[in-house]
Amino acid sequence: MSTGLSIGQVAERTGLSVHALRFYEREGLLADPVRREPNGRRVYTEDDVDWLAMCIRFRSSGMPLDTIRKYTDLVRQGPGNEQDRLALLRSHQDRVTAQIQELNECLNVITHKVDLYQQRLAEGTADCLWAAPSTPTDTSAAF
Amino acid sequence: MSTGLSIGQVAERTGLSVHALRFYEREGLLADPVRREPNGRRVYTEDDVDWLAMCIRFRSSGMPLDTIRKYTDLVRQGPGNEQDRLALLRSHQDRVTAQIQELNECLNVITHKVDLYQQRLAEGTADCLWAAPSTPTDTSAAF
DNA sequence: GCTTGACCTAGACAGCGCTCCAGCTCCTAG
DNA sequence: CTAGGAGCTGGAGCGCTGTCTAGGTCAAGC
Repeated sequence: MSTGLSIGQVAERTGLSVHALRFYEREGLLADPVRREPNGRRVYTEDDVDWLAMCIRFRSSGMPLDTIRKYTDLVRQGPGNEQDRLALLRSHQDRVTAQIQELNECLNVITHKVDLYQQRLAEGTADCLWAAPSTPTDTSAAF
Repeated sequence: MSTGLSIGQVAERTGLSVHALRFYEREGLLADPVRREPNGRRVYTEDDVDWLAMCIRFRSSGMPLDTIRKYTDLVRQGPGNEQDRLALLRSHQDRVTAQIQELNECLNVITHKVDLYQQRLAEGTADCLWAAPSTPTDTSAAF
């Protein structure tokens, strides 16, 4: 077990700002209350960092802080509510899966447009100066 | 060429609210200005709907309205700036790709946790009443 | 003793993307 | 004639997620 970490160190490790760290704590996103030095300064443990890393994962996959707090509450309550935790995780899992699919569809559209423009630029090699292409080969919806 | 569409019809087709449609217009996200009936009501074309569908794809893949507006401006300016459009699309493409990857990583983490909980619940079949597992097999960071 | 820098709190503010409201005009049906 | 419904405008408000400010404490170093 290493020495405790200051808020600055945790900010550096997690990539969160010190502001955000305090904010997260106020919002009840930390599994157990952060210890304090006698002078009131926060002392984080490695576990806190791990927990925060997980929160960041949740956040960056679109889980609202509110839901993270709910999960945190469940964990804080201790064993006995595994079903609830599982349900929460599963529903997030579904959302993320759906989101990935959605993004893939978007990516296809975008890639298609990118290809079109590349093609177009490749044809009109010199800065693309024609006025009106005789054959509007662009079958894609909109430009 | 079909008849024009009312804002309500477009809302229905695109899934955007009429509020959002007016908002998008104010924000300059439409390639060409929406025609109006003599009484001031908006008349949309199929092209508008197509364009909006594209905007929705952009949005739902995380492109800020501001960037969509920039792209719209480029298109509105007509031919000659294909490089710029391409650059914009490419950089968005990159972001989406990165986002998908990020989400996949998150999904892995979540799936791992889901599996853990499922396992745990499967073991302690009857409502999971043990107090302390002798072997803390949970090597994952945090609960 | 003084400065510097990290930290503390409570609370105001910001950016984004809508969403809704008030108060109005039209058109159509009954 | 009236009511209902769709549309119009300008502007206020909101939910989320921070970010920043103001005003202060504390410890170390010159």
